[in-house]
Formats: sequence, C-alpha cells, structure tokens
Amino acid sequence: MTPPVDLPPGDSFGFQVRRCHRAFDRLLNVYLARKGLTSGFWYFLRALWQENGATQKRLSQLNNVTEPTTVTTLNAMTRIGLVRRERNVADRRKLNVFLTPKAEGLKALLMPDAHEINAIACAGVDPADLAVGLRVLKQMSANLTREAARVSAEGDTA
Amino acid sequence: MTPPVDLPPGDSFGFQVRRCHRAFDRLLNVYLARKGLTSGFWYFLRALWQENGATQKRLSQLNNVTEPTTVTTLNAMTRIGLVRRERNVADRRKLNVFLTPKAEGLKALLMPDAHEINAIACAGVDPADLAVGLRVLKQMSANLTREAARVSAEGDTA
DNA sequence: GAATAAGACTTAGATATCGAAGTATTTTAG
DNA sequence: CTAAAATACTTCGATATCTAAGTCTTATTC
Repeated sequence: MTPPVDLPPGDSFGFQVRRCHRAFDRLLNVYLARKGLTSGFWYFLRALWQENGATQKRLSQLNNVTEPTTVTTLNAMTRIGLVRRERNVADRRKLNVFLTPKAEGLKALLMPDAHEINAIACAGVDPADLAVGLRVLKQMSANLTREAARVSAEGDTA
Repeated sequence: MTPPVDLPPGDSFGFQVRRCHRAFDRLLNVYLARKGLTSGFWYFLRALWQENGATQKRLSQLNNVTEPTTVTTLNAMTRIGLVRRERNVADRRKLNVFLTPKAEGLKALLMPDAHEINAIACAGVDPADLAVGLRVLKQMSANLTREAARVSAEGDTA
C-alpha cells in the first residue's frame, strides 16, 4: 500500500467542479453581456425569483458566498434598479430584499438563455447521469459547508 | 405544453456547480491559509505537478481561466519563489513555466490536505455516483468551452 | 521576401470575492 | 433588568478574475 500522495487533477472533484464552474460562468457572461448584465447579478436574480423578500443572510447561504459579497452585489443591483431593501419590522437587524418590477420582467427575458446554456452543457449526457450528478453536487455542497462552519466555530473557541 | 420559462436553481446544473465550487474554494482556502497560500496558487501548482514546463496558454486552458489571470497569478507565484518562467527557444513567443524545488516540495505537504477535503466532500456518496459525477462535469466543461470558443470566433467575423 | 494574419504573452482598468473588524439590534444569562 | 453573547448587516483593504487593447514573435499569402 503506497500512501495516497497523488490525485491527478483529472480525478479530483474539486478541480473539475472549478473548471466546470468557470466554463459555465464564461458562457453565461457572454449571454448576459448582450443585455447589459453580469453573472454576479444573475445568481442573485435567480435566488430572488424563487424567494422574493429573502434576507441578505439567506441569499448569501443560497449562493454560498459571504455576506460582504452579497452587500456589494446588492448595492450594484440597487443602483441600476433591480432590487430594493426593506428593513424587517419584526427584527430590525434584518433587511428583506425585493425585486423591482424591472427585475421581475427580466425573468422572461433571461430564462430562455438559462435554458439554452443548460442545453448546451447537457448535450450528449444521459439524463439519468445528470440526475446523479446534480444529487452528488448538492451532497458535496452540504458536506463542505458543514465542515467549513465546524472549522470556523472551532477557530472561535481556540 | 407550457414553455419552459422556469428552472428552479435547485435543478440547474450551473447554479449547483457554482455553489459547490464556492464550497470547495472556501474550505480549501481555510486549509491553505494555515500554510500561507491561497487557492489561486493551488490550482496552478496542481496543474504543474502534472505538467511541469507547461506554457501559460496551456495552464490557462487546464484551469479554464483567461491568460491575464494566469499572468497575474504566476507573477505572484514567481515573487514568492514557487515558479520560474523560461523563454522557449524553438518558439520565442512561448514561456515554459517550471516549478522551483520549493514548490516541488510543497506537494508532499499539500496533497494530504487535498485528500482530506476530497474525503469530506465525498462523505456518504456512492463511489459509482462519484464516477458518474466526474464524467458529467468533464463532458459539460468540454461542451461549454467548445461553445464559448465558437461564439467568440463568431464575434470576430461579425 | 514583404505585408498581413495569427499566436503567446502583458498591461490597464473594472467587477467579484474574501477575511477581519465595526455598528446596530436582539437574545440569553445571571 | 442589565451585562454579555449572538445575529445581521456594513466597511475596508487585499486577491482573483475578466475584457479590451498592446507588444513581440511566428506563420501565411501574394
């Protein structure tokens, strides 16, 4: 038994996930640029079409980005009139984020692009494999996020 | 038949790939920070352990990042003594990138971290599903990269 | 073989993202 | 009820990444 000191990038899930993300992000930006948007906005629009009124914390979790990233992006989205924030009356620490009518309207314009990119990505992939892949990605996100939370909590007490 | 105007983020491969990438990158940075490194460096080390002497173009392709990103990252890696560049004598446009002994030595130090993160990510995932997931990611990267190239070539002639 | 095109790298300026630290609000403990 | 801890958001400074445009070298074309 040799110790597992090797793990070629081609066999590493982390490496391949990154590559694939970069590929998606590149093509997505090509499509969005035509409409004056960036992928940074897209992921938040996506989440808000599902959960309009979500808090910034919640949006950060949905996208697996930190809260400063969410603040910066939402500032930019506010500036161009895509979202507005509203202080939560029950808990004044929270801000609920709402789509403007303009952003609601973008859904019909942008979803066809999402479908097209999705179709391009999935070309030649067995639908059953696709379902497996999606399930694996979700499981891994959950595993890694849990561990990152554990490690950072550990850091606090150490 | 209603038109497919919806595609919940949970069912979107692009969305899930991004989430998963972010989760990997976050945890990876926690590990690397302890050793004074960042994930930016890691992906290039990874590629160079496989293909020492690769050109910058090649490294960009392996990581699916643009060439300016590669330049910037390699500049930083050169500064801290991880790589050196050497003008290719047969084709003086090219630069071959080589690991320094220091960077070679990092492999034994860092690969255990990679294995650990990989193990955390894969917890509870059927190995067969894992293999399927990896195959799907590679196929999608290829599909998307091909399309991005096609689109940008189209832009040149238009 | 000179002009043009293509290829590899770099520079400049913009956006995205992070960690660390700060502010305001609510919850918890004593 | 008050002090301390936790939560939600923001600010700040640093890194990563992109596109567009530039330089230098090689390949192609007439």
